[in-house]
Amino acid sequence: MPAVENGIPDIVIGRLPIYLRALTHMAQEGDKVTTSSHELGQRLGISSAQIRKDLSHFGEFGKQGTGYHIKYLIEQLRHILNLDQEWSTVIVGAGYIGHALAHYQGFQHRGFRIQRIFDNDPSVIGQDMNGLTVQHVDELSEVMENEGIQVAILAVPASAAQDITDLLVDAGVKSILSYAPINLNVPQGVWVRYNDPVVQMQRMTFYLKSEE
Amino acid sequence: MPAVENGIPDIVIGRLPIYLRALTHMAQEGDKVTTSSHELGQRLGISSAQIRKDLSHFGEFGKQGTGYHIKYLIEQLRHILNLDQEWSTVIVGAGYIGHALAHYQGFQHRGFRIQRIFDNDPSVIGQDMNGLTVQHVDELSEVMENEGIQVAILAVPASAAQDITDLLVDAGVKSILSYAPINLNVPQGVWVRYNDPVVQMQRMTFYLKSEE
DNA sequence: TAGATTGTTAATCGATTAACAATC
DNA sequence: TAGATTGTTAATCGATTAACAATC
Repeated sequence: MPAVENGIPDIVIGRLPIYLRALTHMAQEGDKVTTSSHELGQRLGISSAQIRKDLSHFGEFGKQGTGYHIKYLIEQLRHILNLDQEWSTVIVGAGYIGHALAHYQGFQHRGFRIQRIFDNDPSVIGQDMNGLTVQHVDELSEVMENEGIQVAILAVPASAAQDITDLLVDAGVKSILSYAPINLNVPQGVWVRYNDPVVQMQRMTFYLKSEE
Repeated sequence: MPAVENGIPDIVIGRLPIYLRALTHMAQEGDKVTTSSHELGQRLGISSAQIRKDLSHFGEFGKQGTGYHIKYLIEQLRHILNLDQEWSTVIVGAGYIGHALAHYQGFQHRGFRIQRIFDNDPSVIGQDMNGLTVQHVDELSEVMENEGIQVAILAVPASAAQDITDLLVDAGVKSILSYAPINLNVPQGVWVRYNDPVVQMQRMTFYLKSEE
């Protein structure tokens, strides 16, 4: 994953969504039309040089003396990240996490549309979740292939995660966000990222001192 | 956050929970007593040299020729990460995400115990969530200080996130995992990490090609 | 114009890897 | 013993930062 595709470091790609998010907030605040690398960096705790360097991988988006036109830069970042389309996305697993994801408003306008949700528990199949009907995971492969869906969110127990991953990969999924606290094996060309809250929290406790 | 405390790079700290998780899985599989940096690296897609180097910041935990005793290394990592205690944790926000977190089993045995959950919506206050009663956010400061809680999970809308953060910081919280898609300002000595699924997904779409 | 800020280069800094002596 | 694997050093590689000419 430090892999360099297009010659652009993955760590740079990783910062672009952060820039995009902050710029979107700026645009919503609506109190200015342009910003500078310095201002953006201040918000994010990133040096202005790094922001300019990162952007320079993709072109020239600013004006000397003025900075960046916020809306224009948003547009450009969305284009770079392939977000000027909506990615149909499936959720696998309709437990508490799947349920929360199905109701999450944050996908809208950020490039993703939750299209389907699957589970294998007969007691939840057929249930409505925010307008989607929970489908049996047996239908997954067929649906995915028919609809050409490339993005999936995995919200199943760790014990099922690898099997479902294999299923997804077979069905043509190219990018998986996994909530299962386990490392997944996928072939080259398939991207996985992990969302394990405990890993994040454990990373912080190192710096804490017990006061008790 | 690239800050070097104790002289140990934060990026190294960030990998320790990943090692810990994989080792715990190995221990659960129970088919062997020791592992090697090579085997662990294979599982995680990390070089064996990096694993050995990372561990060497903290001491010598292996034996030449044999590798690492899995349970012993788990114990040591837990100690390094301050996980040989349970951190009392509060959840702020009892919406879909807070609800899912309250029911998440993954905190157990990994260093955290969800102790309280707060919201400001009268219609959810008093509700039971997996054994916890949702409390009004007005009680937050007093409870936190009385109980000396240092760890919080933020699951409120972006619009409320900074205000609640200020409240938490005032009440002595030192580490926050935020689900709000917004950058938070905190004073030095307070740690924040973010869990925005969309940011993770946007990072992957860069590598995708639309097939439609 | 003067001030501000970009994009870029070169220097610095830090992280990863390769290699190997030590040794179980 | 021979084979395996550690911990560590030095070399390599890559990322960040400082500085500044260009220019809006």
